[in-house]
Amino acid sequence: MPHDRHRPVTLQEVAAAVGVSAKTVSNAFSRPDQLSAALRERILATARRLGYPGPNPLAAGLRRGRVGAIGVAYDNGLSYAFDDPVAVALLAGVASAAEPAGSGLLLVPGSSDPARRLAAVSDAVVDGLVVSSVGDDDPLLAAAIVRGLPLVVVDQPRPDRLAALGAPGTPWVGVDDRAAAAAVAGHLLDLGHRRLAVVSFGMHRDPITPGLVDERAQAAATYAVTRDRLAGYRDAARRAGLDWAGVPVFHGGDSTPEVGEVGADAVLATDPRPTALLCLSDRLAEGALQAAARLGLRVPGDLSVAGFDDAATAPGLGLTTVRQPTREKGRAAGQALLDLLAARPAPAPRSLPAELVVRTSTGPPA
Amino acid sequence: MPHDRHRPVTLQEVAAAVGVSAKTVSNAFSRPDQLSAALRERILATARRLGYPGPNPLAAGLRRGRVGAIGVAYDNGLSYAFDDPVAVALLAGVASAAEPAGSGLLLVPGSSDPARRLAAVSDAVVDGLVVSSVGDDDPLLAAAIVRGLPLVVVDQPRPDRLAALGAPGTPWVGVDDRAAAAAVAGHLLDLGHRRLAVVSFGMHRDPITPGLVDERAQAAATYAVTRDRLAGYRDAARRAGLDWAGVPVFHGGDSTPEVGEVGADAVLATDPRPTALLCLSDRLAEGALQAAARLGLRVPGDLSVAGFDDAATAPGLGLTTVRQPTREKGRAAGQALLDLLAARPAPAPRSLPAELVVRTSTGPPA
DNA sequence: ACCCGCTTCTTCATCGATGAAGCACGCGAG
DNA sequence: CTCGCGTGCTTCATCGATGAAGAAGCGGGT
Repeated sequence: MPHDRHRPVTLQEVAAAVGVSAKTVSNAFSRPDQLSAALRERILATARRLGYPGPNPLAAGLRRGRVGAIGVAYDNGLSYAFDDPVAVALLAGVASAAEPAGSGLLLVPGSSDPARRLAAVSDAVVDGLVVSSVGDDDPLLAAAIVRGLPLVVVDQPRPDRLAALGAPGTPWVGVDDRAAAAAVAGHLLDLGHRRLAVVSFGMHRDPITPGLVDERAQAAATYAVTRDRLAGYRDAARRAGLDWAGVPVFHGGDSTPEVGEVGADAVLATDPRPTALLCLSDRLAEGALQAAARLGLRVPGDLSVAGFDDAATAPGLGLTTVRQPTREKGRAAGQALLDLLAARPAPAPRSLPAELVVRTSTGPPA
Repeated sequence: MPHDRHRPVTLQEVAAAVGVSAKTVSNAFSRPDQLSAALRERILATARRLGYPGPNPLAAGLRRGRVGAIGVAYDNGLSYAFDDPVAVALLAGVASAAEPAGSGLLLVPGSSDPARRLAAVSDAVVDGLVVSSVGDDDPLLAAAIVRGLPLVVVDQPRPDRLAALGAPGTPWVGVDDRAAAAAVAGHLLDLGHRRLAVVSFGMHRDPITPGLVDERAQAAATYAVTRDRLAGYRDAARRAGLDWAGVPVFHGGDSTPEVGEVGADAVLATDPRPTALLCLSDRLAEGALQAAARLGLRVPGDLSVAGFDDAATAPGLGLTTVRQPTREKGRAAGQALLDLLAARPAPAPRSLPAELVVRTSTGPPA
C-alpha cells in the first residue's frame, strides 16, 4: 500500500474506510440532518483518525457554484490601497457588509504589468466583484464584466459609462463629486478669494509628466472623479464670474502628500500667486500644507487650503474639506453585491450625500 | 436550441463551436505557445462571440491544485481588524508580499458564532493561511492546522505551543514581547517611578468582566502576547526591587481607546495613585491619555504614560512606546507562506527587532 | 528511402466534491 | 393486510477545467 506522504486524504477514502458511500460522508460534514447521529459520529471519528481535512472547499465550490467570497479590485492595487486611509476605509466598509454574511473578502492583486493585472481579475475565485474607482476605459473593468459575475462599481466609471460598456443596470455607489467640488470652491469664493489654484491627482491611468493642464485636457480625463471634481470647481468659478482659463490646475500622479507638495509648489509659483488652493484629496492637501509651511506662508492668513474626502487625518490638520461617507460607500457596495448574489432586487445606482466641512485651513484672503 | 439565459458558456461549448478539442481551447487561453497563432485567434474570436468568460478559475484551481490566493485569519474578525491601525499595517505587510507574487489576499471573516468562525477557516478557498494573533487554545488554529495547507503564524501562539499542537516547524513571526515590555518598564523605573500600574487588553478570547487581576491570573492568560508583556513588565519591576503584587493590573477586552480610558480610571483610583501607566498598546494608551486629561493630570508632570506598538498615531500623541515593525512582520509572514508554497526552504521562527521609542509622554515623577 | 524531432492538436483520465433521484425499511393508520 | 410516508443511505451524473501521454504531419539530415 503505497502511501503518498503529502496528498491529502479525500472524502472517498474516508467513505471506503467506514464502509459507506461518499455522499454519506459528505452529508456527515455538510448536512448532519441527513444521517443518523451514530453513523455521523463514526464517520467523523474515522475522518479524524485518517487526518481528513474536511471537504475540499474548492471542489465543493465548483459543484455548488459558490465559494463564499467576494472580490475587491482597486485601480491601483493593494500596496497603494493600504497606504491610502480613504481606500482602507472603503475596504473596511465592504468588509462590514461581507462579514455578517459569512463572506470572505478577496483583495485582487494589482500589477505594473497590464496583462497580469487583468489576469488577476479573470482568475479571482469569487462569487462576485466590487470594482472600485477605475478609469472610463480601463480594461480591468472590461475583464470584470466578461466574467459575468455579479458586479458592483464604486465611484467610477459613472453609471452612464457602465451602460455604454454593456453593463447597464450595474449597481453603482458614489457621491456627486461635481456638486461637492462646487461646494468647496464656492466656500472659498464666498470668502472673497479671486485667485484660485487647483492641485489634482491623475486624470488617466497611464503615467504622465506632472504639470499644469488646460481646460481641454481637464475635460478629457478618463477618471470621471477627477473630471467631475474639476468641473465642479469650474462651475463655482464661473458662477462667481471668474475666468477658469486663468486658474492654474496642476495634475500629478497618485493621491499622495508628495504629489500635493510638488503641485502646491508649482501653482504657487504662478504669478499672481493664488490665495487659495483646491486640492482633490486630503492627502494632496496634506502635502500642500507642508509646502506652505516650507514657503513660510501662513494658513489661512496667506493661503487657504481645502481638501476632499474628510479623511481621518483631516480634523488633526484643521483641514476644510468635503466629507464623503467613504466607509458607508464600501458598506453599500458590499451590500449591493450580496443582494445580487442572493437574487434580491439590486439597488439602483445611488449617490451618497457629501457635505462641506469648514475648519481652520480656510479664511478670507489677506 | 434551448438557451439558458444565465448559465455561462463553457470551454467545451467553445471547442464544439470552433471544431477543436477542449484541451486546445484551454491552451488557447493558458498556454498560447501550444498552438498556432492563427487557430488561437480563431478560438479567441469565437469565445468572444459566444460570450465565454474565460476558463473558470474555480475549475482550473481544482485541477491545478492552486488558486492563487492566500488567506489571513485574524483573531477578532474583519470589522475589528480594519479599525485597528496596527492590524491594518499587518495586512498591508502581507499584501506587500502577496501582490508582487500575483497572489490574492483572502480576508477570512470572523463571527460571534464559534461554529461559523471555524467554518470560515475550513471553507476558505486559498493555497495557504496566515493565522494572526490567536489564543493558545483557540480552535481557529486547530481548524487551520487540520486543513493541512501551508501555514504561518504571526505573534501568537508561540512556536513552542505550535509544536505542542502538532504543528512543529510552522513558520512564525513576531517580536520578543517580554524583552520589549521589560524595556519600556525599565525606562519608567529608570526615570524614578516607583508606583506603576498596567492597562492591559484581553487575556483570553472569551469575554470577561474588566477589572484588576492578580499575578496568578496574569500568568494564566491564553493570549501569549498579553502574558509575555505582563511578564516583561514584572521582570523589570523585580529587577528594580519592586513588589509586583503591589502593581495594579487592569485588564479589559479589546485594544481600544475606550477600554484604555476605563482602565486608566480604574488604576488611577487605587491608592497610592500610580505615577506611571504601562499600556499594552498605543490604542489603550490613547484612551489613558484622554482619561488623564479629563482628570486634570498633566502628562508627564503628574502622570507618565507609555504604550506599545508605535502605531501611526503615536508620534502625534508624543507617546513613549515600543516600536514593533508591524508592517515588516506582515511582509515576513506573507513571504514565508509564499516560500512554503513554492517549496522553498521555510524560514525558521524569528523575532523581529523591537525598540524603545522615548517621546514626551514619559518623564520623572513629580 | 528512412529516421528523427518538432510543432500542433487530440485522447483519456482525473481533480474532489454535491444535487437529484431512487431504493429499502419500518411504522402507524385504515 | 396494505397502503402511505418518513428516515436513512445509495447511485448516478455532473460541476469545468487541465496534466500526461500520444498521434499526425512535416521538414531536414544522412
